[in-house]
Amino acid sequence: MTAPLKTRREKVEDRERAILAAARDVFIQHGFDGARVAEIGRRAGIAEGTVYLYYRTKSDLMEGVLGAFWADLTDGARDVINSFSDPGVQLEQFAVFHLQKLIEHYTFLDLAAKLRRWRDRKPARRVDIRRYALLFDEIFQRCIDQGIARRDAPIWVTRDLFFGALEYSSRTILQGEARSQSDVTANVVGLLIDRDGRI
Amino acid sequence: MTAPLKTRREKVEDRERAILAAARDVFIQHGFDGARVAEIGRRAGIAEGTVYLYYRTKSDLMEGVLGAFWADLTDGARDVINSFSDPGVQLEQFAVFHLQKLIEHYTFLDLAAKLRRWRDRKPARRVDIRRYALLFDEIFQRCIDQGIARRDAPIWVTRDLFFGALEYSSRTILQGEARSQSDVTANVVGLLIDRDGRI
Amino acid sequence: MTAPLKTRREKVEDRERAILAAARDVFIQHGFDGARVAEIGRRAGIAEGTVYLYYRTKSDLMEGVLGAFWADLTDGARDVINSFSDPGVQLEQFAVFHLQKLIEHYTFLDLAAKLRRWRDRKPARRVDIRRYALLFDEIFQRCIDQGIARRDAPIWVTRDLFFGALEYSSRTILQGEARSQSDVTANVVGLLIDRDGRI
Amino acid sequence: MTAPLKTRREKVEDRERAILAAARDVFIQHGFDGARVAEIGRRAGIAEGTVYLYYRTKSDLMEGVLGAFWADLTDGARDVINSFSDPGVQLEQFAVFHLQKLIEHYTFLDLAAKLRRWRDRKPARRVDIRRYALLFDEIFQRCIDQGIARRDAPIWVTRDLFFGALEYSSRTILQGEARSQSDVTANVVGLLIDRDGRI
DNA sequence: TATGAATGAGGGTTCATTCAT
DNA sequence: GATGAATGAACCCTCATTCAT
Repeated sequence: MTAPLKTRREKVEDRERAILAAARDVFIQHGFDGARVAEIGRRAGIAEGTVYLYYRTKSDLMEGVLGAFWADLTDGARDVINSFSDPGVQLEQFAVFHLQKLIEHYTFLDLAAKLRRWRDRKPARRVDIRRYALLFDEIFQRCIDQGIARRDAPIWVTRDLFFGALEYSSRTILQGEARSQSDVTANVVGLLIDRDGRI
Repeated sequence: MTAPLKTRREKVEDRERAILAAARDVFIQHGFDGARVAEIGRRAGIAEGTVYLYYRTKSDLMEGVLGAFWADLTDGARDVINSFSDPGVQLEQFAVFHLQKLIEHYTFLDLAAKLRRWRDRKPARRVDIRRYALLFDEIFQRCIDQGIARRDAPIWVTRDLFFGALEYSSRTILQGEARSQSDVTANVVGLLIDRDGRI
Repeated sequence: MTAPLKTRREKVEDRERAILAAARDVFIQHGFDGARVAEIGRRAGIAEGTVYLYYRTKSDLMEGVLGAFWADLTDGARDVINSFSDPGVQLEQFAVFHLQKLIEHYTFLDLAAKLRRWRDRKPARRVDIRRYALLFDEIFQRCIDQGIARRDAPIWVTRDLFFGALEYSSRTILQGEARSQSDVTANVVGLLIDRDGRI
Repeated sequence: MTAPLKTRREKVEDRERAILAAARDVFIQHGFDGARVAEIGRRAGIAEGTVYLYYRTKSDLMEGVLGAFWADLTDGARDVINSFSDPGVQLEQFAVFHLQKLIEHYTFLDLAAKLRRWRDRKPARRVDIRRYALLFDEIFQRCIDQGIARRDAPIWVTRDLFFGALEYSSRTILQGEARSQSDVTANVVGLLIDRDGRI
């Protein structure tokens, strides 16, 4: 007797991942209301009814997708940040990462934001977003400690500027305006910190 | 025979306006998919079927609402801007106006943005938004001419920062974070221009 | 201009009757849970969705059917009773009528009884049934007044006997046991009143 | 090697009983359509799929429940009857037993009756019911033999009266009308036999 | 032109039954 | 045999759109 190639637990986890991936794709493509559970099942390679063994409702499924998305995003960002030690570089690379994800997943991020307002969501999900946003605060605090941060605005303004400008830029880029991503990040970061004296 | 109080044309225009107003309210309240044409008709004081005499489909109706919305917004902004002559003040007042409208109509603006991507929109509507965005460019150009604008970034970055930061801030404000609107506008505008030498 | 063959009101009433008739048939044939609204619509000659213009839910539709059924039954019984003046004959004819209806509509009557217990019905419907049952009391009271009624049991026992025996008999008849309806009614009525001294 | 505490056969029988008991409870509580096989399995302490090793379909399971129910009922009634020797008392105690069971299991008895008509039942089950009904005939025959039975109606009318009145009464009692069970049985039995001369 | 009753396609969800382990 | 995850058909209800009046 050889061990099975996949344990039962692994298969369940694979399937859950497949459902989440399929759901994310379909939600992105059609929005929440436009998404059909049947298509999610089909893309995940399972029967429609099986989806409901993993998530009680379409809304719960959306919750799951959001949770996984923010968790992945935070992990990815942390990896990027940890690859560098200089806070200024970290900020720039975080901007690059964030802009890239915004462009890749704009519809989805937007959709997520929408749901927070339309539906009667439990605010549980907010925690994921805040955890991600805190990455900025961590880096920027180190910039402040090293004296390279602009000091003429409270950190929350800086944070809003950072995320807001990147988000808005991602939208103009997606709308086809020729504009390089590196131009955007360089300029945005340039407004927030002054690395000249250092690097 | 006296002249009718309202010409036929006027009545039609009144009705069109009523439909657009009702539709905007309902779209804001329930989103595009959640909006029901019957409710729009009811709020406009007409029969459900009559809506279809003015707009071929629900989507067309949304188009109409968007067009009217951006036109109104542009008119309103222009009024505000024209009330002042100093470009720095104009910029600040424009920021105040924009943030206010974002907060008032966030759902709708968001919805509008969403539709541009989800549906098979003709890009006709883009023009409305661009016309609004150009208001910023006009003001900011005058700031540059008066030497009060920051020069270390191209205007498109400044524009993205301006709209992006305001939009992001409106979202955090709407999410209940205590933050005054005037704080936000002052800080955002302060990052873009330097009025100290002047005013 | 000639008057239309059917006024709008008449058409609506016709349609409502058609829906009720179709619904009753389908409920009888398949039970409440087994009944499909689509089939009800089809049998009524209308679209499935149209049913919902007349009744908010399948349950409401059942309510309507029950109400109409008991109303019809009461009217029919009263007609029969009014055709005779002698209370003894009235009782017998009422028994004949009731047994006949039980046999004709057994499934439905049973179904109706079922719903009263399973569902969280408002007891509003009870009123219809009681109104029908009171017909017995009226007649039997006249029998008592004329001295032909058995007096050794309170009227509620007599009523239970009357309806209970007829219902049980209808069931055995429906199950194919050879037994004439007139035998049943004669015997049941014979146990309750004594017409010998009179007729 | 000691003998197992339970033979395989015994375990199977235990399980079958558990399934039937669970199924009966669930059918009573929710009706046939409303009953869920999963819940039956859960209440029986076995997996959902295991139910299908014992009964091919949900309908078959209902058949089994009915068979067991009528068998139990007949056994219980016979026990009661055998506790007395006087036929009049036997009849009264049988009435008491039957009314009690009707009240206890009304929904289920009704459900059973319903199924006989709705579904495409084989009439196999009829035999159980008839066996139970024959208990009445046995007792009543002895009443006749002892000269205490009313003779003015054939036995099948008496039987219909007996069961019909009790059933109808059980329904009125269940509907909350104040009426004691002993009142009902005394009156019903009093109409069928005349024990005065004897007891 | 205006109406609103009628249409019917569409979709989330349930659950009896099957089947791989 | 026992399990319980997987299946997918079935159905109530909604609502954008049409059309007879």
